[in-house]
Amino acid sequence: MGSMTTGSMTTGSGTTGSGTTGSMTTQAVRHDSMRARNLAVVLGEVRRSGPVTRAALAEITGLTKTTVSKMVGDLLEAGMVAESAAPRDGERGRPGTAVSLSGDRVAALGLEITAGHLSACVADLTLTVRLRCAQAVDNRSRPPVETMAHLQELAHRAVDEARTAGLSVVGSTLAVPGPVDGGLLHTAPNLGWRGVRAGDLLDFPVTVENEANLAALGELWFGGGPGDFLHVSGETGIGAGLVVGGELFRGAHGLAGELGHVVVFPDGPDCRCGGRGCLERYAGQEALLRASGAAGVPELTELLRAGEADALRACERAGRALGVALTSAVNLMDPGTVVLGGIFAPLFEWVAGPVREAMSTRLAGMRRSVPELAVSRLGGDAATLGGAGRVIHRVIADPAPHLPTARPAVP
Amino acid sequence: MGSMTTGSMTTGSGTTGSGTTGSMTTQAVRHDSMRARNLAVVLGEVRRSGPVTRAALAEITGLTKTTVSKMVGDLLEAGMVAESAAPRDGERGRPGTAVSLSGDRVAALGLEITAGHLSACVADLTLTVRLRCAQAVDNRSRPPVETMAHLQELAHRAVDEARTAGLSVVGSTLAVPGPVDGGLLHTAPNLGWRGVRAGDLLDFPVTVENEANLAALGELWFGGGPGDFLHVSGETGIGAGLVVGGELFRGAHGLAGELGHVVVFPDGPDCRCGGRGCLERYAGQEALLRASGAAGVPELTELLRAGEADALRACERAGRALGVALTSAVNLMDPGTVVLGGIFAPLFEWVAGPVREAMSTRLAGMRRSVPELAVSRLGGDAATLGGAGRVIHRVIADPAPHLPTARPAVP
DNA sequence: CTATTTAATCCACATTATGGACTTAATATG
DNA sequence: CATATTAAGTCCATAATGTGGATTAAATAG
Repeated sequence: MGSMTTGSMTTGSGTTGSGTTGSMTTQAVRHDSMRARNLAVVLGEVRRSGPVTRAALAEITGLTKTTVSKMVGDLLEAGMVAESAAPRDGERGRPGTAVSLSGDRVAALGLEITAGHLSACVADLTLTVRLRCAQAVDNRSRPPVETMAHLQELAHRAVDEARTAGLSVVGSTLAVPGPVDGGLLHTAPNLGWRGVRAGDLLDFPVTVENEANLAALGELWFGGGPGDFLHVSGETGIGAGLVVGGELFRGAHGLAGELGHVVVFPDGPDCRCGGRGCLERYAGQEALLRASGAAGVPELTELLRAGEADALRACERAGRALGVALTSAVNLMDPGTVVLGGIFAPLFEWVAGPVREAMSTRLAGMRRSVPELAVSRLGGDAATLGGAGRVIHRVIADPAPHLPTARPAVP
Repeated sequence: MGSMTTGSMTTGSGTTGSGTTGSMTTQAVRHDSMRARNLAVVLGEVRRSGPVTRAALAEITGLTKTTVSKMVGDLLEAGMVAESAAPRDGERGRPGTAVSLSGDRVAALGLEITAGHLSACVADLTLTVRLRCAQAVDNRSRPPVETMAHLQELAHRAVDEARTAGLSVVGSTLAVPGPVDGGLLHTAPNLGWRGVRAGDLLDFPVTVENEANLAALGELWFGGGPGDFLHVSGETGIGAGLVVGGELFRGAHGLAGELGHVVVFPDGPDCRCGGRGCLERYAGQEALLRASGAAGVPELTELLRAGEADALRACERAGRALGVALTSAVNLMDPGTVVLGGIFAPLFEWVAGPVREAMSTRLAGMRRSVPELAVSRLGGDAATLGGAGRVIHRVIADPAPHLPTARPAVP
């Protein structure tokens, strides 16, 4: 049984809660942090510009060739970049050796718990998915400890397998179906969990984050879309993750994006949240299935394809409600694009019309352009991928601690 | 006639549009930027910790006393901090000389255009308002050029006066009643303006920004409230500015916070935005006055105090609608507090009840705590103050360019 | 008056980036 | 084929900045 002690992912509890972007005192800069920052600049540019020569990197970053060379040397040693043949066509002068991100060493683990599944994936530094596994289990019927133990086993297997491929898993993220603040899963109705510190139930460090938020990040990094969008990811509940300028917006307590309880009809039917007429009552999975008479989303799409009137009407109604809620969301958060994921991805064909209709009539007067409406290209893996991607992105944003020469964190 | 050439606020056009927080390539760090950053750290700590000795600064920031001393020396020379008697009570050892922010040199200009007023204010580095002036003018009846010429005159007078007080105005911000993206005022219904680059019509550099956003920042810096809140600032329209972790959230195009067009009743009355049942139709100034029969907000408050049934009903209705819209806003953006400003400040007493009622019944089920509801303590000056504060905050966040030894920006 | 304590400054040193010289490896040209 | 040209990458002396410990300064305690 492999312990997760590869790389800097040491055994131990420690839930790193992704807190608010508080106005923390900007830390003083010393020589080593200057170096760390420039390393990040170089590595970030390598990622952005594909295979680049050291000379080009110097040009782009404004650093000198000397500095860049030293950094690239360190990054090579750390296995984070690799040299490749320089792509050149008949230019004069000494050819440069290009460097690009290497997926051969650093990797990250993404985990997810949903009502019916446990899943894990491992992505390398190039954001290539190296491993994916999922198990169908009914997590509703068992206590958190049991589910987490099961997940831990799955995670260890994934890490072991990654290691046999030469990969070093440097961190992990767990996606859970509910609002998370400071590592605490406040409530997960689908699981029947309440106030669980899921991270503390694992024997390796993990960041716990809301599934909707991670799905949005997955869409950002693996969906190849734009850098500004609102990602709607509904299953039983309806969540949304907002990405602006490549950054996730979490709000004051990390609870932002509760699209499912945006008010659509103030006097509508009661909702489990205590309110009335929330979006979830019109476009949530339960509402959709009940109105259409289908047992699950796959059956619903079948009915839709067959032209079943009830199913079509249900989607039409859900789409209209979603359009109204999204109108409010766009007015408040101003996303560049709206991406429909979760159960709305397979239903896109049938809900997109009413959503677009509602949004364009209601928004056109106030803004130059109504946000585009797009489908998520990622399946149910969006959140798992986002979780792994989050770790990778942190490494790229601050590679220094992962260098072979890194100080052993002695305070 | 004084030209605005004090400090680094040189004559010239150049509208610095406050663009998106794009994923710009993080710039490389050199020795000088390391120094600049540490200067900011020291100055920021001086602001945060009131009068502090150099020794204490070293302790807090983690820099050495040597470094701190050098920095403080430079900041003293620049007139950004001042020495004061060390507050001590019977401790042993050599007493330190405390330094604190000095309001004697650096200042900023805040400007605002509303339908009925032009106003300006000057704040110093300690965020003390040194000057305030406003003129009642009907800006609806004249073209942008004329209004801007008038504003420019007002601004020059303010800067001159500041200079006679020994202040050097280092920047300015203009608040306008409409969405701004990249310096372009897209539309200002209250002024009858459309697609105006207001900054280009002034002979000094200015940043143009939405009134609601600046009002929120004014509340943040001058209202003494928390660092996470949604500030509602309605007049004719209803806008909102979200501050999270001391930072303004602007969305992808800077259009976030259009609370006025959040949908309250999807099938409600038509709105000028093209939609139906927008909040503005229930809680906008026009709707309130029409429903209550008052001619203006002052008269409305009188009627309310007198217990007029129509007026009370109008506020009740507006409050309920506002509560519904804010419920959606809280679900989506997760602010820590909701602050009511604009016309809702004088009406707070009458709208707060229904707003709280709606929010608490609708939100309690999903979150541990419902955001607090508070009144803005700032009057109509919030936006002007926020504008000046914005400039001051930039100076404190990066004081290096304002040092006497600053490089003359030769690229 | 002396010891103690803390603040602020001074000075030698470590770290990091710079800039120009140098080396290397390719193409162009005669 | 030999040589010039061009560009990539490395080397080395230098500059900028922060560090850490020693030193000086200014107060209280006994």
